[in-house]
Amino acid sequence: MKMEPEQIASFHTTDLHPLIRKLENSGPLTEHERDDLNTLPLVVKQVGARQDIVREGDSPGASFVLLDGVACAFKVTEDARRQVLAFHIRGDLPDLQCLHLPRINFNIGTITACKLGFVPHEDLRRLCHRQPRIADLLWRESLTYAAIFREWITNIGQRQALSRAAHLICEHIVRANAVGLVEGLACVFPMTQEDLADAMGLSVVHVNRILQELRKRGLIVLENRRLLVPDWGRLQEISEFDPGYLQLGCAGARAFARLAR
Amino acid sequence: MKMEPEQIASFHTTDLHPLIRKLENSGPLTEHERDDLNTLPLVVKQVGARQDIVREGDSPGASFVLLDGVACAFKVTEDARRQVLAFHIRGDLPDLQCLHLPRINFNIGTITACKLGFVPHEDLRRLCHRQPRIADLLWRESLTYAAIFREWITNIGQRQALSRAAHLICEHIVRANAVGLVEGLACVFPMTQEDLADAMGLSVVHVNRILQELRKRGLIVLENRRLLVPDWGRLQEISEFDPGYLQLGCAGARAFARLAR
DNA sequence: CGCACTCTTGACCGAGATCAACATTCGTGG
DNA sequence: CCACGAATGTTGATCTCGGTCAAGAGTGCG
Repeated sequence: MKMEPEQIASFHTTDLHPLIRKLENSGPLTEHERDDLNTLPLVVKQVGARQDIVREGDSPGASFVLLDGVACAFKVTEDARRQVLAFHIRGDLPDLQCLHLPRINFNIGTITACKLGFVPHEDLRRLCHRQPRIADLLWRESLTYAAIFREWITNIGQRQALSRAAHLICEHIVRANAVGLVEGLACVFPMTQEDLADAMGLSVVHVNRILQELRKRGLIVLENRRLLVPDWGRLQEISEFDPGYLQLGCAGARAFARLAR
Repeated sequence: MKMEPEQIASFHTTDLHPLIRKLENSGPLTEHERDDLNTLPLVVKQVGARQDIVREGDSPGASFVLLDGVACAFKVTEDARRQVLAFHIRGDLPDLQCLHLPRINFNIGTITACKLGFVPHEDLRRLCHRQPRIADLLWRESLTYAAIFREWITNIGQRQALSRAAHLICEHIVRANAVGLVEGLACVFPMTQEDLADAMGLSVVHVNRILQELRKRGLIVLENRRLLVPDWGRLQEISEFDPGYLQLGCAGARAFARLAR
């Protein structure tokens, strides 16, 4: 990863470091912690749609914050089947894990064009040792991902297709809402039916039929890569969605539920 | 890190805190770190088979090391279907996550009788702030669980029943081997077919048939709650099992593969 | 304008679910 | 130590959810 000084400098003068915004979602930071976070170098990089960011087996020297766009993590089995493990949106740290695990064992690719902010592991590790509370917050972040993975296991293992799709949609819109991407019960939803199929362990054809069913029941409006949820209550009900696992606190589903009324 | 036989033997001396043994699997600790770990209080507790240890919604004040026995983490859906999320063996820290997440959102129950060693969060958190490298190792531990969850998503989402079962078995025996629970290619395997079904998102009946198929092909011997793997190569092949995600280093599958030859 | 990607629809198929017995093992109290 | 009831494992019959295949319809982009 190359460090371009002008990008780093320009960033400092204007905005807050994106990690500050991220970590303050779980609680306020001290002035000292914020200052220290602001010293972290950040290299911004644009990536086009449908590009790989990280490949299985890589050992990157920096992790990235997703600043804009939608990406996904996935694995590919030997017989070339793809399992999508997570959809990532603004504020996510999709490869935070490689801060402590030597090799990454999944792929990360973009769905839309994305803006990424890379932070070198060296700096991040030093910061974590200086500021144990920041380490705790990042640790907490990776625990939250683990909780999401557990939820996906349950979703794929136990729920039938309709609830499974509804659950995926609920999770996405609540997470999008938490980072300000939802307006009027709607958000950008650029995943193709193939992406959704690979995320849910279903075939594309079946996903198509399930989405039509959800549309017919008036639970979702999905067109032009935009998702609208006209009836949050019923969607949540058939999906058995319980937002606790997302660890969003007051930015969470209660916030979304309030909107939906 | 080298795992000389005599080193392994020394880890088993009784006066060491079990967390020392656990963390030294990823690399040696300094004398100071070991001493500090040894100051951690440890409350040992016995639990019978098929008992709950932690329930969804709990906020325990201590996390535990599984000192002996087999346990599992699971979720229960609204329609009372159970998804097993992980099988836990000696050395595992099944609820480490609640060190940083306020509520636990899954259940942990025993399969066999278990011996647990509880460590209060307060002490653990203070230790992590004093010894950032120990924090890193525990963090790494939770990242490893996340990697296992990702593997399970892929297993359940993409593989068909036979490979899925084979994969589960491969993972178990390699993990068991890493903590010295495998002898002569065999280990204790106390999970019922119902446990396995709930772990793989299959019905009990189908699991039964799949296990018979694996037996018929000479890939496993499974009787009296014991598992033997007569043909590691072929089992690994049909399961597409690649042990990298377990982060076991030289205690990992290469060790097991060596045994199997 | 044309090609590639995405979505949609229909026909058919099959892996795995469900239901229902029955067999075997195990734990427990008498 | 045995008996008996509850788990657990096994087998067969039948059904169904979701997969596969194939073809066509939009849609968007170079």
